[in-house]
Amino acid sequence: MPSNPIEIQIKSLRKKIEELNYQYYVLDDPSYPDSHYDKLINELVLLEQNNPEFITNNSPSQRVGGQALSSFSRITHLTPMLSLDNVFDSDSFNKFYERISSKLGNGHSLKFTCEPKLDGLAISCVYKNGNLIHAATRGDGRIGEDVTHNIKTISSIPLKLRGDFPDLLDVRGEVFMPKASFEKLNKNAIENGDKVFVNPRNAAAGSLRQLDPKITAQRKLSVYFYALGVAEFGNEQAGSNIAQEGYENIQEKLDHYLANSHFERLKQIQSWGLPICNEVELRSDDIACLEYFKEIGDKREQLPYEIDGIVYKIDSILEQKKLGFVAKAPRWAIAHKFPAQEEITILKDVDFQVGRTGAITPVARLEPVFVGGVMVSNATLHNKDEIDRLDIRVGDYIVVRRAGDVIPKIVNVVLDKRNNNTSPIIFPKKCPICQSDLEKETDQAIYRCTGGLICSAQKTQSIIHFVSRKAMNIDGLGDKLVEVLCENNLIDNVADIYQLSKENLIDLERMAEKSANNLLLAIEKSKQTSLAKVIYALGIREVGEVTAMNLANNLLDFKNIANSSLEDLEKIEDIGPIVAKHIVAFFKNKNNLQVINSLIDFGIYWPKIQPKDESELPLLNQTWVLTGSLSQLKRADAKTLLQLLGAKVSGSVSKNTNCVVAGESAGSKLTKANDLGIKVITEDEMLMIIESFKNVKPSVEQ
DNA sequence: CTACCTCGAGCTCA
DNA sequence: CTCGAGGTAG
Repeated sequence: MPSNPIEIQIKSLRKKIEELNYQYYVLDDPSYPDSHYDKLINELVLLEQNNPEFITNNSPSQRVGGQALSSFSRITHLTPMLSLDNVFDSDSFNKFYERISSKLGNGHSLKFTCEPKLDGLAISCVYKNGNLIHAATRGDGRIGEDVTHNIKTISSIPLKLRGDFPDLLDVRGEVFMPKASFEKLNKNAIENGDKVFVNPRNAAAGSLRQLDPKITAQRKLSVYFYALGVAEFGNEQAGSNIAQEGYENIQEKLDHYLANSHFERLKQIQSWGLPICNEVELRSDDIACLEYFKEIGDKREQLPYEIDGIVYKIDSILEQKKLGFVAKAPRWAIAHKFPAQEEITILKDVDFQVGRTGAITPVARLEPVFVGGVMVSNATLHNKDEIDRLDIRVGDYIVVRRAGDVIPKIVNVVLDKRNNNTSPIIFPKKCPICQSDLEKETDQAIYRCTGGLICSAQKTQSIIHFVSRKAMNIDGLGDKLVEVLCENNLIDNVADIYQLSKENLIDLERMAEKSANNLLLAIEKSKQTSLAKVIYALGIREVGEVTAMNLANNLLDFKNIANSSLEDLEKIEDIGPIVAKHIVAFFKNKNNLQVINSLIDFGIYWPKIQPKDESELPLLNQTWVLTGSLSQLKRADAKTLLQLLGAKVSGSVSKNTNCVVAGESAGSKLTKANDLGIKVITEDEMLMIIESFKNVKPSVEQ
């Protein structure tokens, strides 16, 4: 116990503040006015300022925002953050229900936890021994951004857990800005002439991406937690990571620490001091779920936060485990989205864009319209067939929908409103840029410009592709600059980039000494690259990142690729007759060969790829067996990865088996492996092994 | 497809 | 202050 009276006072203040937070945010019971809370916080901040030796990093005083960061760092999630499958109508939900109910096949109706789907951003918070250690955004699901400094300013996020919490906890939730905070924020912004946010979601996202947490602290964000990532009690895992044990064992542990019910687990999460949405309910079957959807839909406007649908999750954790995962989403949950928002606007014009491959894409220019939380002014019309299907004319009133929250779609024309001022969309007969003829392959919808590189649009686009991040990765050379360089005839093909001089650049707008130097440096840096990137950068039709990688790894050498016959190419994974034809044609083209030669003359180089020898196959002569359902990889992918390391992947366990990888609900193979005393590892462990060998692969740099 | 944040650098005007 | 580039999110 602390003996210093000031320390005692500080600790008691913290305790009082935490208690108030808990009452307010978790129990939803504001027993004291805000002013009381503010008074306590001010008192604490003052005391800590005068006695800095007692400051801790989970003191509630941290909520006003500490030091600004200089950059975001990355955090690997303890277990991946998955996404959810969507349905947009009850029919699709019914199909989902039938699918899983037949899969579980136990005859009784399935219980679901129903939760409003908050429109914010997903975060993961990690607590060790009850203290908030860090918080991260979703990122790509595996690695997210460290936003701990901003998360700490959210008053509803406990810095310390209470109750019977796990020693290690990774809890997932949604950060959002309540409607009221959003309105207040924008009202202030208007008064101060600051910029206003277009919707609460973007305001929340923008606030979390702030380097200076003091700004975040002023934006009243909130959070509801909805899932457990990892929970460890003592040394034993009781979270969702259990893999290598039979059901009985899992059940035993669950009984001990965590409920076998998602709904009950949410209550447990709540009992640890983490706020849960109070609209969450347990429903007994599919019909009750749809009733819930209706009920929440009816009071959607009245809710203090924005939601975009309902999430149904199978309540039984054991049933969840039986169902497992598809790709990046669980099979046992689904998001039922509210109908996509639609608005009527006017089609002002249609532009025809020419892409890198000559594809002509009609782009609708719309009278800007606010739909689904953003201003939409452009939408793709895809191709001629789509224009015909919609029977759309310039000047028409059209319905724009933003479904799945991303790409706007022109749904139909409001024919009733069509007037005499409309004019038909004339699909061009010639390329709008270079006037070359267009061609269309039978049974394909896309028209293409036949101009090739004499078409300035194709030329520019192919250069933009060449310099892009996944290709040659020339930093600082963006779309706009490429266009300017092309317009000024400073470059005509991708090789010309490498003979740009400072004198060339410096006359351009917004391009002075410093920028020119930086660009030349970046160009120089890009010369060192890899074979796969060069192949990708060339922009051969149908050859994307993956195919380029396959070509590089299989044929090992540029000359091999350039001289391959159709037959050679078709032997490679994922390359069929069409792709092979494109590759052969590309390397037959004199012009292309000339550009490639120039590139090499200008000093583009890449490390030779060594054919794999035995020393690079750490699992050579080993036999591995996969069993149970894997959650992160498809079975076939796991097999390929192991084979790449030299292992033989067999279907059954025998005394010759070296290692068994057991996924969720592994069965007899696992039992047999245990009987024979064969090494058994989890999916995560396998991934770690694969990852570790990746790193020791002999380096082929320089 | 849009919105947002951050950064470096150029431009502009005092 | 403004712009473009780069990155993130849904």
